[in-house]
Amino acid sequence: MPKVSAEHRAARREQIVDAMLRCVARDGFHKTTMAAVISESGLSAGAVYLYFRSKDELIRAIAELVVGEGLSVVTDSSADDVPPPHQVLAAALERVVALGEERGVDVHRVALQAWAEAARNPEIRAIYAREGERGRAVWATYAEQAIAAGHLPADASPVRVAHALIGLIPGFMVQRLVFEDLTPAGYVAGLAGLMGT
Amino acid sequence: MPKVSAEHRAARREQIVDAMLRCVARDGFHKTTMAAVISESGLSAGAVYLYFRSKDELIRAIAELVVGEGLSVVTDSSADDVPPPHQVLAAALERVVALGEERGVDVHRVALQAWAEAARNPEIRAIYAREGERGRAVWATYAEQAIAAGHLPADASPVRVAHALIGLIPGFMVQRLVFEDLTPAGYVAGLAGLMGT
DNA sequence: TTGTCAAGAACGGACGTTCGTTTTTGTTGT
DNA sequence: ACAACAAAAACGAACGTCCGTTCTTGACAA
Repeated sequence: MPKVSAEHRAARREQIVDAMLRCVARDGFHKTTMAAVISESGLSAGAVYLYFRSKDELIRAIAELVVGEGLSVVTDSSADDVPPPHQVLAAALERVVALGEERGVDVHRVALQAWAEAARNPEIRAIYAREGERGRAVWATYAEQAIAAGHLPADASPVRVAHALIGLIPGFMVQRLVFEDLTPAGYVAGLAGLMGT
Repeated sequence: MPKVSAEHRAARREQIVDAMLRCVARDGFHKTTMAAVISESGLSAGAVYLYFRSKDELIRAIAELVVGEGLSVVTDSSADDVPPPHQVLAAALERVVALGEERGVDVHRVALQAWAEAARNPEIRAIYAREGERGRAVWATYAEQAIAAGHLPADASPVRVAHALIGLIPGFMVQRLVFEDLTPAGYVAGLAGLMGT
């Protein structure tokens, strides 16, 4: 017999996840202490451990959240008509920036931490392998449509084009770290330049 | 008056750095313990601390090594004549792979850790800001030459093209984590497809 | 009361670093 | 050439701190 409503539980979880997101954006996964998450969330140690069994479980939650939002960025982009690749990429990058602003955290910093974690944690890497496969499929489908629409040469390989387009996304986020003046618009203009306008 | 030769000292430092590289590729910076570096290097704790004042100093050393090699990848690529962008990128990526094989570590994994560290450590980020500026200059210079050579449209912005090309490099490394079948050749074929062969 | 939630002090273990000691190496005096 | 010495290098056990987790206690709703 639950004392609190399911919504209350969900709100608490989100409260903790949000706190963790802020901490990770600032300090990375392994320099984030549970004490920091606890104080940032405004809860107590006991309460946090009531909703997440361990720090590792929290890390998993963040990693899944990031990959989930990262993919929604993609699926929304290749919806109705078939815009040229640089426009689709622009939409995806704008979405990333917007997601960060509405949550109040630098998503690209969290994403960087999540990729690094995927590199050393097989469990996280498995999540990314699964979702990465989905992402590749989505982008390859778009590439096929773009070829059919005449945006790309007929002999281009959809999967390979997909890899190149996908690659431009982390490429943007990594550079964003260092080149603060880099905007989605400027970046995709570079792609447009490569493609001959 | 030094008791051992300068070469001996350099060899010892490299011994420690190599051990740290292996540890970081496996565990990341903050899950790598000094005990692991110590045992992997075959030295003692005291000896390691004779060559590096702290773990942070070792992290700095790795970060600088990675960014240094990352940049040599670039500078060598845009040397004599002016090959098309996908060829230059291919050379850069092959170089990354080769560097990893000759050192016996997955450089792309270390690079991922280094970027994540740059995201949370201002000192490391400053290194990457400095070297990133150099990289941007090098690639922009190449882009100018590529425009002059007719590989790219005359109205393309060299700096923006540079950002897109640079971005493809981390994009490759991140995807390499998850798509093990991804090769430099296949990846740049995607770029070639985007550019219309 | 009874069962759930929250609080936060306390615990146990791990990790970075230090430091006293031993070993190696180069130098000096004969 | 050889031995004695000093200084640097290497060793590794010990220390103190920090951090993830647990557990006891109290509050509150049913």
